[in-house]
Amino acid sequence: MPRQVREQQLLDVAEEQFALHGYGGASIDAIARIAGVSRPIVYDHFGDKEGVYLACLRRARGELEQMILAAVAGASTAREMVERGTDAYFEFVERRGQRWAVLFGGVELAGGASEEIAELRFATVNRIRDLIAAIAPDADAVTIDAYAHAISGSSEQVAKWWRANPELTRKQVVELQVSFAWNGLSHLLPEQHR
Amino acid sequence: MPRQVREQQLLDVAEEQFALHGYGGASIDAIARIAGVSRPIVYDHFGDKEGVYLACLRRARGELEQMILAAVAGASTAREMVERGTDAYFEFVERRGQRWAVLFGGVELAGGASEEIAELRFATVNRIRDLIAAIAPDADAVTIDAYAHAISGSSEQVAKWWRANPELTRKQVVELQVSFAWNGLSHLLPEQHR
DNA sequence: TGCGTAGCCTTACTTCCCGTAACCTACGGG
DNA sequence: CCCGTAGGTTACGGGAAGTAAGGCTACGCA
Repeated sequence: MPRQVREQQLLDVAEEQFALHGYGGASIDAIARIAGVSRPIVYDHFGDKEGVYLACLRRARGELEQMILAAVAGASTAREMVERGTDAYFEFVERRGQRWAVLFGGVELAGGASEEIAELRFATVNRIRDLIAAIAPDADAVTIDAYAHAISGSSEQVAKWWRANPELTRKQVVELQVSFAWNGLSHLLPEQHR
Repeated sequence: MPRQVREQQLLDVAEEQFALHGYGGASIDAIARIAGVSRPIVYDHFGDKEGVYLACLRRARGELEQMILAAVAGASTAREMVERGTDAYFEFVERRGQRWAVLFGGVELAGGASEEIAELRFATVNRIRDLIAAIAPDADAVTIDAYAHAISGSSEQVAKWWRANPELTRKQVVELQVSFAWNGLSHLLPEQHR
């Protein structure tokens, strides 16, 4: 089998294995066996296990990037840009769920305890949801849920950004996050709370 | 050494090892050796490696939860609640960076390729930043950066939430995410774009 | 005071999987 | 006909997870 074809085939198999079993749980042996070859072939193509994973990530990243850029290109207003870009992102999530999961889905631990791990990580969301529900009694449950996740996710990512830019003070970072989250949230709130 | 003391000591060591080397890179042997015991002690306390990791997560989660709830308890307005809760979160990030990293920081791959992995995961942020910069030319770079991360993080988390609730349509999810992100973003924009 | 028992700990073993070395086979060109 | 290259295999070494069996110490209890 020609090298490039083999490579794509191996990436397909590897992507599925990473999505199913996580990084640690996926074995090079299984990837090779499913692809119908022996292990050294995989090492020959990608160097080592991290190389396999990186190759999956690069392919997924390229496809996502392309979809978003193509969608945004046709926009004429800022609002439309946000709408189209967001739609493209979620189209990728919908149509390439497995690929998205490898890119973002915390593929590290897919073992038996993965649901407890997810629960521990997302427990903040439940608190946020309770708080939103308390101050926005008229909003429907699904919206509150979505907003709670959005706020939690933005905090997490901003925290990662802060740790990569430690010269910023906590006060600065908190103000940025609060202003973003508050504005995002505000249209849910009844007048007297805005 | 009494069981409970040993347990906390092992968790301290394990937390550091997970933060430094990632889940796969941390070895039970190293954790045990640094703690001054042999491996079966660790297994006796936590069952298996996932058990060690889960115990770290539970402890970190408990502390974060407590800090946020304590901070929010004293708030009298919705706005103050958001401010205090956010500040408590980032205080945890600041003072317990290692603990936060184990909880949220993608502890899976801390090997040599970790910075490329991070870059591939966060590449969306750069696109978002460019788009924001194009429509909000007066905003300063740090703010744009923070908002780009916030939007990216919220999308990611909302996508995870969608995958856990697949009965929602893509249209619904996109509308929720757009409304949140747009409102969060809008006060950066010049009048003609709002 | 002597004995059993429970808690804390260790050595030694098995198994699994990553990564590598050495070798094999088919095939096209000089 | 020979040879080099591409695609592939078997076989090995090493490191780490998880387990089995047993040792040491201290303490309660007759």
